[in-house]
Formats: sequence, C-alpha cells, structure tokens
Amino acid sequence: MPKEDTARALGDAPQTVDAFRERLLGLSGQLPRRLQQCADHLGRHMDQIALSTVAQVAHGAGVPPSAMMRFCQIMGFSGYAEMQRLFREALTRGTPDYATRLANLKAAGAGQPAALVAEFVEAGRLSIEALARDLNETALNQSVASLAQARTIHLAGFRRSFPVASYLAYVFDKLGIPAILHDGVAGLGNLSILGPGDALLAITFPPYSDETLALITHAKDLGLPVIILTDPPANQLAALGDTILTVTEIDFGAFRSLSAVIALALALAVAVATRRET
Amino acid sequence: MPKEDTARALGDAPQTVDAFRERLLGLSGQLPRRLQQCADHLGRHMDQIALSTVAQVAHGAGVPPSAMMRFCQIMGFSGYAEMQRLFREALTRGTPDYATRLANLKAAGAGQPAALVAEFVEAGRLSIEALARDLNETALNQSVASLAQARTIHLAGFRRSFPVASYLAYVFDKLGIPAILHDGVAGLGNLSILGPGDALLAITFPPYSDETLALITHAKDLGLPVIILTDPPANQLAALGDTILTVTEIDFGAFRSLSAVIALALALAVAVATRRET
DNA sequence: ACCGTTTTGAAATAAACGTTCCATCGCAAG
DNA sequence: CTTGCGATGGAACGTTTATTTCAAAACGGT
Repeated sequence: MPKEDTARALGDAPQTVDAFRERLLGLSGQLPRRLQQCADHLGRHMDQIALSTVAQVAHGAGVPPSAMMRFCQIMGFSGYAEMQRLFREALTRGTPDYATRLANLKAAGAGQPAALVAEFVEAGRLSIEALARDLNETALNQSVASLAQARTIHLAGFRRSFPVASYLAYVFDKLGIPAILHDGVAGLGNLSILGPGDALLAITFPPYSDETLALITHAKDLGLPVIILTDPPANQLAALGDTILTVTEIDFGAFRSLSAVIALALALAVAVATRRET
Repeated sequence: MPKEDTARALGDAPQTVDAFRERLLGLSGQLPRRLQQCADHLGRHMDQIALSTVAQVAHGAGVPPSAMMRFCQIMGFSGYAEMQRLFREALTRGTPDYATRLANLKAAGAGQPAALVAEFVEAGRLSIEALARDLNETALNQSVASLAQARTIHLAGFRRSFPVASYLAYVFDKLGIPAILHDGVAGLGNLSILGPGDALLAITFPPYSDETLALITHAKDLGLPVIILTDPPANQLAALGDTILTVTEIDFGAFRSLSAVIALALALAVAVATRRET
C-alpha cells in the first residue's frame, strides 16, 4: 500500500494547464518559504515556462535551481523537463501551423484578397489579446451591476459602432432582457423614450457622433446610469459617463475588426443576464 | 576584402521571421538536394522550429542533423541555436503574459464577468485562427471578382448576421462602392430593387432566415451573381449560391463572437475596392 | 541548550543537445 | 577510366542544461 500522507502521491502530474493551476492553488500556503516562492513566480509567469531553462525560471523566482527542481517533483512531475513539456504542448496546440499559414497568405502580395485577410486576421488577434491584457475588471463589474438593475437598457451606437449595438440588441432579446436599439432610422426622436429606471449603454469611437453624445447627455440629465464602451484615451467622455469601459482595437487601414469590442459586449450581455436571474 | 561570390557572406542572418522567409525563397531552386529538402520542410513548418531540436526538425525533413546544421549556416546563422532564437523571440512577443492573464480572468469563477470575457476572448481567438487556417482562397478570389464587377452590391443578413451586413454597408459606403443594406425595416418589399448588373452578398448561418433565402433565390432567378458567407458544412446552400465562403466560428454558449466573419467580410470589402480602382 | 527533522543550496553528476570533423560517396569534366 | 570537387552522413566532441547528492543551516519541540 502506498503511503498516503499530506504529501501528494507521485505519478499524478497535471495533464492540462488548468489542472496545473488548480494544484498550484491547492499547494499555496502550505509550503516552505522557497517552494512558496516557486509557486508564486510560476503562477504569475506561466507562459515563460515553455521557453525557459530551469536556471532562468529559478533565477526569476529568486531561488536556486535545485529548489525549482524540488518544486516540480512536488507538483507530481518527474522533473522540470516533464513539466515544461506540458506547457510546450499547450503552446503548439493553440497555433498549429497558424503562423505559417498566415505568412503564406501574406505572401500573396499586398492588395491581394488573401493578404488582406491575413492582415485583418492579425489585427483581430492583436485586438483580442489586448482586450485580455488591458481589461478593467472594476469598470466591468460596475457596468454589469448598473445594467442588471435597469428596467430597460438603451443601446446607442452609430456608424461603425452600429454593428455592435445591433448585435447587443439581438443578444439581449434572446436573453429576454428588455433593450431598445436606438437606430437613427426615423430621426432623433427617440430621446423621449428614456424613462426612470432605465440605463444607457453607448458604444462610440472618435469622432463621436452627435446622436450618441445627445443621448448620453440626455440620459445624464435624467440621472440615469450611463455606461460607455470606447477606446482609450477616453478623456473627453470621462466626464459624461458613469462607467467607462475601454477597448483597444488595432485597426488595419481605416477599418477596425471590432473583434475585441464584440467580445467584450457579448460578455457584458451574458453577465448581465446571469446577474439578473439570481 | 571579403570574398563575394554566389555564396552569401556570413554574419547577415535574418533578423525577422519575414526576412527569414524571404531568404528561404531566394535560396530555393539553387540548392543541392538535401539542403533543398531542408528549405522545403522549414518553409512548411516554420512554427515548429521554436520548440524542436535539430534532430527532430532534421528527421521531419528527412535529412541527417548535419545537413540541417549546414543549412542553418547557409542561411547566415552561426548554427541551429541562433536560428531557433529568432523563432522563440517571435513566439514570446506575440503572447507576452497573454496566457497567464487569460487564466487569471478565468479564475474569477464561472459566471463572473471577467471569466465570461476570458471565454469570449478565447472563442474569438480560436475563430480567427481557424479563419487563417481554413480560408478557401479560390472562393475568395471568385467572390472579389464577382463583386468588383457588380454595379450595386446588395447585402443580406438578418438576426445575428445583421451586424456583419450593416458593418459591410458602412464600409462599402466609406469606400465609395454602391451597396444596399437589406434590413427588414419595412417588410420584405425590397426584392424589386435587384436589377441587372447587381450582385448579392448574403451572410447567413443556420437556421437560415426566410428573408435571406428569399433574396438569394430571387437573385438567382434574375441570373445575378450570389456570394454566400456562411459556416461549414454548407450543403443546403451549395446549390443556391455561385460562390460559397465558409467561416468556422467557435461560439461560447449560444453566442458567437463574429470575429472571423467580420475579418473576412472586411478583407472582402477592401479587396473589392482595390480591384475596382485598377 | 539539545536533538531529530526538515529545508536549503552549492557542487557533482548525468543526460541531452548542438556542433564539428572526416571518411566516403556521387557526379561531372578531362 | 581517372581525377577533382562538392555533397553527404555517421560518429566524435564539447557545451549547455537537467537532475541528484550531500553537507550545512534552520527550525521546532522538549
């Protein structure tokens, strides 16, 4: 019978990055000083494991290599090499030949359709990764709270923001949340439908459209919560909205992919729906 | 004076992946058999260089390690290690802490706003990478050709495809290309505006909306070119459209990020504009 | 203060890997 | 057929990197 004390039995190494993270958390707090340093550093710089040597990672954590070695074994791996394999596989799975394919598309030559796709793909990917990096969680949580309490959500977004607003209208409808899309289809006459208990969600990028600004100030006058989805720096809007959610969209040429904005908008919508049900 | 014959002078190793690719192309065709094998294999599997050993890469190319070694030196590197460094740097630049940040967001717990953002970010990224991988260049080129010749481009897209269609309408307008957005705002009465010389660009995903199908069949009856943007498998639509562009959108929950569709649509629009001007 | 236990880190060891060397092969020109 | 030269691949070499070892230090309990 294998001994089964507080130490984890060997040979049950995490098979996925998520499992790795889980065990890391489970171990934290019940470790000696040096090993805790290892855990902290790995948790913060997991992506560096795939490409660094033990010596480099250990140096980063401020421990000697042997300590890092021990830590790997405590995590269930036979050693650093085995642990590294996990992260290398995760890295290649995400991009199997993606880079190559992208390069081949670009090679078609500037202006060629395939090369243009490659450019927009690249822009979209960068935008989305920037969203993950720069997301302001506080602002996001505030926005969800405000919108979840609203009786009706008013959506403002014109020109290039209109696709986002219209998608949100569709999603809110599917989710059974009362929302009104302010398309300018019959002029600006919709100002009056803003009522007590409502909230405004405005999507806008410079140059800000007059319609959107009008809606924002009008909602402000009524004392309604205003959430603005825009890109940094949002100096001009800071005074207008209660909550500013910023997204950095990398654009190619004159047009932006909207990938990041839509991802954020969708998450916002689903989060509001979840909050409402509870 | 250093000798300056057909062989490339050493010490001018490519500094970027693009430069690498360029030199690879320049060398191709004027190399001995084994080295040509190296060039071919590297060109096709550039993303593997960062994480593989010489032995692995050489095996993949079907050559002994020493041949691969020679090839690295011909490319201007001191050896394999130096060449690998180039690709490792490219790999880390693309994702500096991205993976970690994403994991931290997810760690907020299911249903939490931040975790939802992480999920949609992930879905968007996967969709976009899938687009790069699976793009049908032939279909894309056909689409561009058809649309470039059209007098007016008609855009069809309802429900969740509507954001894409509306964005295309905005972009075409900015590009000075005549395009009409078929929103269902005043019923289905717009069938009659389809005229000779026009083309239809339909964005639709299952379940296909009746409005879109009606527009497609009507355009077909008039003998107009029909381009359909949808997701695979497009069995049901294959008979209807002249050109089928497929995009695999990975969706989270019931909602899709549209990242890939929009990227493709944008590229299509810009490509059409470029083609028209020439 | 003493003793057993755990933790720690430097140095030794082992493995993996990149790199070089050289004998052999294939080929083309003489 | 012979000669010369570049190409080729296997094996040896040296370096880097992972892993283990072990003696010293730190710790906790009595």
